[in-house]
Amino acid sequence: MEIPSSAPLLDRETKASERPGDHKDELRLWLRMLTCSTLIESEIRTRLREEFKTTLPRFDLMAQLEKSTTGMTVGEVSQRLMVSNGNVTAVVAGLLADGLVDKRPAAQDRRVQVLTLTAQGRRAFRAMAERHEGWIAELFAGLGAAEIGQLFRLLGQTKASLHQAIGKRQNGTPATAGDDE
Amino acid sequence: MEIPSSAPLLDRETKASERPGDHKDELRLWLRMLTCSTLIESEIRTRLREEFKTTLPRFDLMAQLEKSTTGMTVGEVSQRLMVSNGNVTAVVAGLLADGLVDKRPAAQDRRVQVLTLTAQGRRAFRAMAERHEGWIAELFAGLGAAEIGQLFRLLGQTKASLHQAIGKRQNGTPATAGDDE
DNA sequence: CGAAATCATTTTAAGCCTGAAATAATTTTG
DNA sequence: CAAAATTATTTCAGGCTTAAAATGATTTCG
Repeated sequence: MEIPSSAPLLDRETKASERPGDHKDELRLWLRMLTCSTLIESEIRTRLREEFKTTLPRFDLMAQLEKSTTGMTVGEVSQRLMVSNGNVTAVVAGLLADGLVDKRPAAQDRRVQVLTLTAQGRRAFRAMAERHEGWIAELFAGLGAAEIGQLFRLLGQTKASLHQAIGKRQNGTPATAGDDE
Repeated sequence: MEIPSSAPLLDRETKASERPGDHKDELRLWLRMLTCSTLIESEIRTRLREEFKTTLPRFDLMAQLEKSTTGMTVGEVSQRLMVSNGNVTAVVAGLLADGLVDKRPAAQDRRVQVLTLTAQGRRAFRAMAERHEGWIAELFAGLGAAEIGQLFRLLGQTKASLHQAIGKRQNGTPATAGDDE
């Protein structure tokens, strides 16, 4: 089984990145990123349930409202959290029932519903947010400050690459709490 | 309201990492990672739906089975995908109905159900997997080979940190396809 | 003005996902 | 050997999520 003389010189012992049409490195990177996200997410879910008897979607939604003094519309929240409008409607329904969120039509435009945290909701969220920040720090404790910075920077490039590839068709930003810009 | 003279000298103009009890950097890192994961995931979901009329959970499950020549049990798949057993049962039900997966009790231990791809399932998966790899490459096209490697390494450290913090209570690895080790 | 287009939200139908309880099979051990 | 413990899976109730259709309100523009 001879290698034809016209074959590229790197049929064996070649770096993956040099194989044309091969994208195994990107795939492995994505799988590893997904593993990390999934591990973090499910750990946070578990702790929110055990310690506060609540869920991540509720926490995320409250986090968005907490950052806004004037309240947010359903559409704004849905863009921020990168979920559908219908989903926001559904999650808000639960928070309304628990008295954590208030919903009322806007004065100027009665199509839009303005969502705000109630006083109770604000209290509840702040207690959770403090613990949440600690949990995240704990999970990343194995990384030094320099590594955290480097990772943050590389993920910034990744985010730019994604927006480039997706073509800005979708917008909206993160979930869970706060922005990352 | 005077600052006591014993106060640390860095009450203002201090790096976040120097503020004791402050973990905003870790939080921002997590939010950025989550943004990236969510963007990739929902783009892949959309394309799987539009191009193959299927869903990510089904694709993920088939990806696991495709890697195993001898088949996998429900429990193995659930560990790999980091989802509950009940979830695997439910997703498998759909794949069974579509003739993509086969399920039969193991000969030696009749508690376990062995899952395998059917010939049709294997064909369908391979077509999807090829496209999938291309999509991922496209999404990461803004990163060079060195950056991909660096990111992969840092996420490896992150993964180790997570396992450390979570205490190996849970195990299991990634989702979507293949391993990242 | 008023019809048409646009926009924000809700509803609907279907599927995913979880933790906990139930079921069924195997292994351990007194 | 048989009761008890363990293990694998399924069932269940409840909540999340989506895309698409429906509803209701506002804006555009003929």
